[in-house]
Amino acid sequence: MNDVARAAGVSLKTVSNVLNDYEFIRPATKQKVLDAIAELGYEANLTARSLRSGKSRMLGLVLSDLSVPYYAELASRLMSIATGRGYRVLVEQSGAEAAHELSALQGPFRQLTDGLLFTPLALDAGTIAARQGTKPIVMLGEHITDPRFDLVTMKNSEAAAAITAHLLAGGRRRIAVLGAAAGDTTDSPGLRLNGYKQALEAAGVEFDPALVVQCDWRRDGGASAVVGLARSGVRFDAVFGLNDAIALGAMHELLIRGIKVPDDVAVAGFDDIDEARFASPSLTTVSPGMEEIAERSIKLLIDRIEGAEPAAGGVHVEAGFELKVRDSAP
Amino acid sequence: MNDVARAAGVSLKTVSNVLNDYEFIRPATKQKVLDAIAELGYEANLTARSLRSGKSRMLGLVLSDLSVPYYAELASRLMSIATGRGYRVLVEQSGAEAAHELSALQGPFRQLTDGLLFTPLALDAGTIAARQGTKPIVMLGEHITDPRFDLVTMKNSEAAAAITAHLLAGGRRRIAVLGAAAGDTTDSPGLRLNGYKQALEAAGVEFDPALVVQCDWRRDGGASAVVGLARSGVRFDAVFGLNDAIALGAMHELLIRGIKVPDDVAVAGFDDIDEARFASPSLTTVSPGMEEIAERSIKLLIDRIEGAEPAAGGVHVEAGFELKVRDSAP
DNA sequence: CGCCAACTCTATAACGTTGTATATCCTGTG
DNA sequence: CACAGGATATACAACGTTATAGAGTTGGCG
Repeated sequence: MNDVARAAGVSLKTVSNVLNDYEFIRPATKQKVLDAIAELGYEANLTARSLRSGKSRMLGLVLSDLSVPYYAELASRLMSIATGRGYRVLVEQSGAEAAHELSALQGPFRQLTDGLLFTPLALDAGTIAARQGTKPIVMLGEHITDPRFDLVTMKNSEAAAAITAHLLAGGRRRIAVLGAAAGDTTDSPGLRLNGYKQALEAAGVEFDPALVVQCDWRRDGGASAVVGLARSGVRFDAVFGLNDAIALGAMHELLIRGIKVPDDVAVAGFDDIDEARFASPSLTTVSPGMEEIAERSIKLLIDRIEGAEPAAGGVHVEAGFELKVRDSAP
Repeated sequence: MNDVARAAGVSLKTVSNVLNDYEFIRPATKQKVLDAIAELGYEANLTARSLRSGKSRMLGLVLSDLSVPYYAELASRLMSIATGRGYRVLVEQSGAEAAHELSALQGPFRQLTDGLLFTPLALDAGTIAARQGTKPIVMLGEHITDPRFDLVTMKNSEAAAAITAHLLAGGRRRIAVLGAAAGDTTDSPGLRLNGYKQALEAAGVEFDPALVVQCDWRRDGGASAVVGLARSGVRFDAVFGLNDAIALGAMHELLIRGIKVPDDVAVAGFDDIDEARFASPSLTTVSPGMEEIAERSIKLLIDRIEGAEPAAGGVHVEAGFELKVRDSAP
């Protein structure tokens, strides 16, 4: 910047002013500076700017694992949207472990970013509140529902109820739910299970805890849940995977066992990841409005970062959902 | 740091020295400083360190789109490995567009990182060489083969030949290739197509250009390629998707059309993404040693960053591969 | 006892930017 | 024609760290 100033015959600060669109600069001066910048190929040093301003124009994104398709798709959109707003996204994988989540919340990662998009899975609201620091945080997902925080979530119960109702409307009465424990009432598993129960009740179908199978929210989780169901001899005519990965893994296992989908057993998922459309048969699922979640959460976070207003209590955003009826449960 | 120095009764620089494991520090002094740090909850400011040292301990990763499963899985592993080496990974999506790749190569993104893991898809070697700057770059993928660069690749031809040979061994003679143009000889499509041709030749089967179908490297690309094949009336008894997404999309379309996999048509892919195992039927594919690619490329890049040695010509790493025989082509 | 060399610590000056306070230049008005 | 007051540009300090050079402080050895 010194060189530019010398080349343009102005002071250091004038160059800085040009770069920052300071109001009172004579067009001629501005042009001289811009010419010098172009000629020297000067680019402002972001680190120094960051040190001086205390801002990095980076947003932190904490999620369990980027190789999970839902998170990969979410991260991709968040990054694109942030770019449009002049921010970058720095991703941190927590592996859903409390220690990692805590270090993302407090450690160097936090220092590097102006605000956090946080998908906590292990930490509780109290711990987070105690260590949240001063920079803005927007919570993604359902693990935290404490109204003190800014929250961006999806309509878990409603969407789960809608897809369950769809299965019921198709004549299914024994709908296995994969990915929750029968007693769950919170977090994504609990909320989605609640929606399932509500839909059953609305249809006058009795809830059978034997149809609720806990498993990892991954393809192999869904597969082994089906193995477990088969082994236990429980009868079922539909499977509702609490996310698409579970549903796809379950469907895989069903087909291997010669069970026809959807003729013998209908399969439904949750998330509408890209893969769902191209599964065989294509997967009926519910799209939780990822685009809306991505846009609203970035906007909310950046508004907090740039806004003068002191966090006026938590804002709660709930994205809409859309049922995607496909071949696995027509 | 000033506060720590005051609390410990030493100079600023001594605190810095403790933090940087400077050799000549009396244990007692060191302890005093560490105590003061613990008591005050001090954490070093990374931005200032970065400004002073010229290093950010961040690696840049440029890829087309994080929502592509192969890239998501790669990014996830790269990040984990980098973390173990004390580095972070900052991801930039290029959308495979030259302008974006160029700005990742030259713009602020480059400034923020100590080195680049670059998956160019649009830029050519000359352009990159002309604008590569002074910080290390490791090329991923096959688009660039110029030996001046550090390259980490996979055995595209060999792996494609191996999987083609597997299809041939299964009695298939009319193997459609999806994802390349008949004349391709470079990049991933060309190299994999070459492997296919070599395997055909080795088996004495004639190459039929009508079996080579160009398509996007995505699920819908594979699906529409099958539509095209069916429309053109070309006979085929196997499909080799040049990546798993194509193969899965193609398989989906085949099944929709009542074509049995693998009885009527065998299907094989390339990449061994997680999804391949759980497709129905599970997808025969080739695993290109992603773990090895991730580890070697990080190591190579960090060695370049930290190494005193001036880039001693390009290092070329080729990861091994492994055939994964599953149900879609037993 | 004196002196060299190794050890331990410190004062100062950067890294490149921007905020604050201040200086200088206009322009139009009374 | 002086001068108020906005417009324009500048000097200086500061953000928090580390490199450099050098100042004490030991201890060993002749």
